[in-house]
Amino acid sequence: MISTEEAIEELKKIVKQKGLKYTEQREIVLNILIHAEDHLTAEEVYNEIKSQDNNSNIGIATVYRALSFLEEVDLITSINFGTDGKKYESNAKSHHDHLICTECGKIIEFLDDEIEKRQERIAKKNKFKITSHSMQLYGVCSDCQ
Amino acid sequence: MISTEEAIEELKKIVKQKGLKYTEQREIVLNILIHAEDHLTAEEVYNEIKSQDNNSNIGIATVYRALSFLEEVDLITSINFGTDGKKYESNAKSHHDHLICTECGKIIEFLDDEIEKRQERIAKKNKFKITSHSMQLYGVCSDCQ
DNA sequence: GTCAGTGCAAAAACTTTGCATTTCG
DNA sequence: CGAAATGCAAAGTTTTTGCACTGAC
Repeated sequence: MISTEEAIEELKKIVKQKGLKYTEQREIVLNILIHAEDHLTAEEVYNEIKSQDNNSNIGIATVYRALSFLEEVDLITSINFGTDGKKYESNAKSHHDHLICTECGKIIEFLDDEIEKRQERIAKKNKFKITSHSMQLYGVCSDCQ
Repeated sequence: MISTEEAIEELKKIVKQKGLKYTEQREIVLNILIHAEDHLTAEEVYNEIKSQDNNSNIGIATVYRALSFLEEVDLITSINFGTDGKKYESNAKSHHDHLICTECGKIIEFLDDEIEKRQERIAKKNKFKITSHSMQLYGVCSDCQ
């Protein structure tokens, strides 16, 4: 779990390192994902920006470009939760996996150290450098059985 | 691991149960996914059909509809990542999880018994009755590092 | 001042839908 | 025959790109 300030600092550092430019738009996109309750699509990020600041004239293309950039530098991650398309989340959050009830939609977050360890081991064995992972267990919760 | 014939039988059964119709197109799509080495996009399935039978006049829309249908009845599964869009695989394969290279899109399948066991345990602890699960590890493969 | 980044609009890519026609049961 | 599914083309969506302009360094 990283604070907003730390994530923003990290972004500044990366941008500088690459000889690129720091822009408000990238910060806004990152900031929205850090504070989002949920995983957001590009369009949801765009709408969120518009709803936070009616006068913003940010373009959807900039949102897409910012998301691609932020994912490339590993500050955010995209995953897919099913049929909703690509969704993004900030990496500056404590990691967790999901138990999802297919009846009522309830989501329970959990973390299992042993699984995390074994994932690392599997990655190493396959010479993968893991950037993130996602795991969903689908089933029926106690209330719905 | 289920044989092609069993999967086709299963499809016939489901279709009958639902009072729907058995069509060659759905069978072709399912068959292609069963024999595919890789995970395929809708377009790749379409191209594969065309390349197997030049005279086929199947439409891309039918492929999309067949894929949605097969996923709905749980004969195939889709996963989505990176820039390649949604990819499908047959469920008539032994269960496995995925290591996905975010650079080149390569997918490595793996299975870890210990993880499977712990997933069961977590489900039990939360009084969930698991129906399925999916796990993806995202990272950079040895070729792309 | 330079050049990466932006906004806009247009293009490309991807997916779904409407409808006449065909096919399964 | 009647309903479901198909093929095609057209319409929607989503994402990327070209280009002139702006702003960070």
